Amino acid sequence: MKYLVTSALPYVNNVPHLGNLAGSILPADVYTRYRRLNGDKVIYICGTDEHGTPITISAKNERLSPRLLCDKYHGIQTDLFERFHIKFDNFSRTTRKPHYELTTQFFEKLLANGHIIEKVMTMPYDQKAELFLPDRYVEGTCPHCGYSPARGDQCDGCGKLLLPEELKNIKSTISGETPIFKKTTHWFLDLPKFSDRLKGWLESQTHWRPNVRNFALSWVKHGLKQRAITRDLDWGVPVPLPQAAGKVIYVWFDAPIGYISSTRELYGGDASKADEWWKSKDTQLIHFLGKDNVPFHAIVWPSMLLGVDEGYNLPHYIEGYEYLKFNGKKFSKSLNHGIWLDEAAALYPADYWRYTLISILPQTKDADFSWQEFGKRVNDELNDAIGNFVHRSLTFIQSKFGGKVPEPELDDAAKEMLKSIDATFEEAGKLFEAFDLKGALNSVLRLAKKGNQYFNEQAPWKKDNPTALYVSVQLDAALSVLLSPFIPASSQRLWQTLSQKGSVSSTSWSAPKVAAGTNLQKPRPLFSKINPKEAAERLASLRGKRG
RNA sequence: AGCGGGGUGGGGUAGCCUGGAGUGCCCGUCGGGCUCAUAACCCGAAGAUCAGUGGUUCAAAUCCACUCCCCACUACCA
Repeated sequence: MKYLVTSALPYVNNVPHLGNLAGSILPADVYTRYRRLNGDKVIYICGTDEHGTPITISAKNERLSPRLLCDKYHGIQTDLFERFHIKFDNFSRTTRKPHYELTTQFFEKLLANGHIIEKVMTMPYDQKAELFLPDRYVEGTCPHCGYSPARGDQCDGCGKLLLPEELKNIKSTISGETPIFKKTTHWFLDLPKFSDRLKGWLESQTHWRPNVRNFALSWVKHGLKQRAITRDLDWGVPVPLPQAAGKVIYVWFDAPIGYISSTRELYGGDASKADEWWKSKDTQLIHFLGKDNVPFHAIVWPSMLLGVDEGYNLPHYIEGYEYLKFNGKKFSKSLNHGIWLDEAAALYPADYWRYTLISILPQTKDADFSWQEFGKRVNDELNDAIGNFVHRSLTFIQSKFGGKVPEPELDDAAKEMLKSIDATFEEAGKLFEAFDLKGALNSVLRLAKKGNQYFNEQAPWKKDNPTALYVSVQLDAALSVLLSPFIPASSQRLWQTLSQKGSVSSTSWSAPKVAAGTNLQKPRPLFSKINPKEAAERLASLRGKRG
């Protein structure tokens, strides 16, 4: 079995925040690293999502062309993900030519197969900004409850669904002008046609989490609607029809196609090589994404894949994470509420963030990031339980055994401990297979705790006990491998301290052996404690410096 | 309003699909131990009407119905 892993393409009009990292990119990276260690064939595909109205608006605000804005943030994001040790097999962009070509082909094929329908609709138009306005970009007074500002699609006051033309005192949120209503032609994906096939397919995906599967099923059961896949914009993939001048394909349509075009790019444009992942029956297609993206990946995207009828695999698994909040509230760029990746990278090592984000991963419900929580995870778990076990065993060998792994005489307690190592590889592996990354990390943490227990029981400082130290070194090495999907940089440091050759990431998912007689390197603490209070202050001063 | 998810000792989280003693894990609190280690580590204890009500069952955190509360989504933000 081969594994094609994707994470939702990050949108390129901003610096990503911790939630963006935790919500798909990091877990996909951790999962992929596990797969690789386990000896599986796997690739991790991603890229930046560079179309849509917000890009054009951000570009205006920053006085850049959309292309230059995308260049800028694609560069920033590429750099940031590297700093967090995210290892993509390919990180592409949806503005590259092959992506345009493939998106055009998808559109033409769906049209030829009768899945795309042309319709005339009326939309608000901002004359000053010269822009058709998506519903969310108009606001006014709710005709039902008088609440203001109500958005163009729904009133936040009474919760009623609205149409933009129902709003009183309607305004464009871009220019503040009153929009006029104009007719415009658009193309719709005929989703209702796929209802039966989607329903059957979704019902058979019993291995999915209920939040993903039930949510998608409820859409199908309530009746799918035809969905507009074009926009009146000049930024995007042009609609390949003579009567569609000035119209582009909707960013939500082209973004997932980016998974395929990015895979082709990995193979230098060789489509048949990419198809070995996309069309071969022994590949599992696995999407990591945030819950807001579930309908798109579970309904629209599979319909597109079915509709082109070219033998593409449907997703095997869709991991839809809930949201990460900061101090109990949503991340918000406009309120500057949250932590952005450039700030996080400047404050603490990537591994501290990676460890904490996985340990609070919102797998079944929203999770909250706070400095308190960060402190607990880094100090109590990463530093005290894991780091301290490694450090106490390694310094002991330095001071009492001259830095040389001693020859053991395996007694029952030692054998038991070695068995626990094997059991942890097995248990964590199973949890990875079930996409329970948080559980896998937890089982590794428990092994470190067992190590501390063992060390205390053996009390090698009381009597000569080379066996206990031999076993502890085996544990250290096991931890290095077990932790490497989560905290690759620290794992590698530990690996080298144990005088092991090469990269820990290219070993295998099984207990490594450090031979008796091996000369170990001088240990330095793997981690250090952080002070939650000071962390908040350091963030504030960082922001102060930048103005 | 509708749809989806969630409510489990003080905090967090797993268990629920496939019912079997309130079981596990991380933290906190209290008491004890250890002194190799970054004031780290280990042991023990206290602490819960499993949101509520009703039902099914020999048996319910788990299945069913209703109610309350939290989060998100609702198709033209991406």
